[in-house]
Amino acid sequence: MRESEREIVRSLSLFSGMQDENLEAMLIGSFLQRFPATVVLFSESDLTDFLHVLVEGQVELFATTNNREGTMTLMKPVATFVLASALIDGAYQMSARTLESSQILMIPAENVRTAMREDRDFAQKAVLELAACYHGVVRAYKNIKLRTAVERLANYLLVLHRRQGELGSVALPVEKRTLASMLGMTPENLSRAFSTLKPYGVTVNGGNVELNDLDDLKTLAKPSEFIDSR
Amino acid sequence: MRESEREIVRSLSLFSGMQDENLEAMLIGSFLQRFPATVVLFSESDLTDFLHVLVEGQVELFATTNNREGTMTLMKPVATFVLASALIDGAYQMSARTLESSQILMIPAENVRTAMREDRDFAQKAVLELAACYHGVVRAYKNIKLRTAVERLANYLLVLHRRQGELGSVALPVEKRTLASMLGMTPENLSRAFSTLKPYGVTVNGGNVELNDLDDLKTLAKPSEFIDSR
DNA sequence: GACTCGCCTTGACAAATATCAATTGTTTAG
DNA sequence: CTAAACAATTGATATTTGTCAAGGCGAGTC
Repeated sequence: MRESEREIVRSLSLFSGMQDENLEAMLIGSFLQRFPATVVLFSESDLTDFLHVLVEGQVELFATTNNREGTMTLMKPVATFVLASALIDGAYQMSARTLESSQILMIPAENVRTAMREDRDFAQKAVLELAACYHGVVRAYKNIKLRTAVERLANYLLVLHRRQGELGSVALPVEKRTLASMLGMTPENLSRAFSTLKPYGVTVNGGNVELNDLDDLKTLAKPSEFIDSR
Repeated sequence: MRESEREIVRSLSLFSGMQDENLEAMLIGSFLQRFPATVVLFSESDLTDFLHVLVEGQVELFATTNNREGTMTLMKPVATFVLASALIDGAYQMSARTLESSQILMIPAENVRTAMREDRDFAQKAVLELAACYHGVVRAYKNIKLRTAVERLANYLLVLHRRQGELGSVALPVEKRTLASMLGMTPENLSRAFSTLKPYGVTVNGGNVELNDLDDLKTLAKPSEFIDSR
């Protein structure tokens, strides 16, 4: 493990307060690996061997039942994923695949559980991280339960717009079919949802979407502090 | 705070390993309160004052946007709720109401955060509890995202059947309209979903539901270990 | 017992969403 | 550069789900 990788780990609030020796112990047996695009990293039924840290690239967490598939969330660097599963010592509960070539740091789950027992500060941070993740899924759950497909798209665009610096247009970070899956609809329906938003100033051009009437779009979207992430 | 209440708290795995003095400190300012049915305990935008322990009765956690409402989960005694919010020190993120007359132990959130800092074992337990809650919402999210209304009902009945001891029939624990909201559909649709299940051996009689052909029902429901709770 | 009030059910209809098929556009491999 | 493979769009249609309105049923009250 190189110094640069250690720094990446340190930069995450989850690990920021750890004792040096505990961090070192946790990183024994960890390794940084590069995966090509479209590789399945693990399936929901697999036992959780590793806590994952996405260092570079993009990863999709998804779930499958009865040959239907749905995106749970999209990961952007730098972030950890499957912390809950690593701590509980059971199945992953979600599957993961790379969307593009990605670098992932894999930390043995056993080490993470030990660190949680040994390092007070890490346990604290894990609590906060998990609580935040929990609220994240709660938001996603509300989103799909209380909104129509068009509303979900409208709010997604508004969140993206804020995150990308309020430039009047947004760049979709993934292919439209992945976006559709994340928003809980079919690709065909996403196309139609975009058409529905045209009268609200939304112009699509490949992966670039112009938002020409934010107020109007907000009237339709009715964004909520308690669903849409800041 | 009476001895019996202290015992109830002790019986929860979340608090089971706490140092006596930390537990005592946490319970200072806590109180057990009885609420009648249909009382709203808090709204999603309220700041989290208390960690709640449902001691007796039944509580619904729900969310609202744009005058649509949806049940997030139903609580049965004895269980804690809004732990994540209490630890994060922000808004509740969900609203809560009693479904029947209920007894609730309210522990100041500030005390819980202090306990997490002071008590190693409690921090550990909080991690495990939060990880379990997280997976709980993930399951709910998969359920609504990957299944139709009829499938959700069928699987719900199967879970209930197992929980109630495999008696060949189940007793619905809540009114049908609440059940409908929890399953993410309208009451009218729930009625129709029950009708749809009739050919699969499902007979409804008020709050009592007979399951006369479990295998057939399972064929339709396609239960999944990673969605339906044990 | 008759009444009222909710809850539940049912039917008719409307809206939302999915599916299937065909077409266009875009990327990629040779 | 071209052909193949894949992504996105569009139209037609089917399924799922929601809405509105009416009626039935049951628990509690007078």
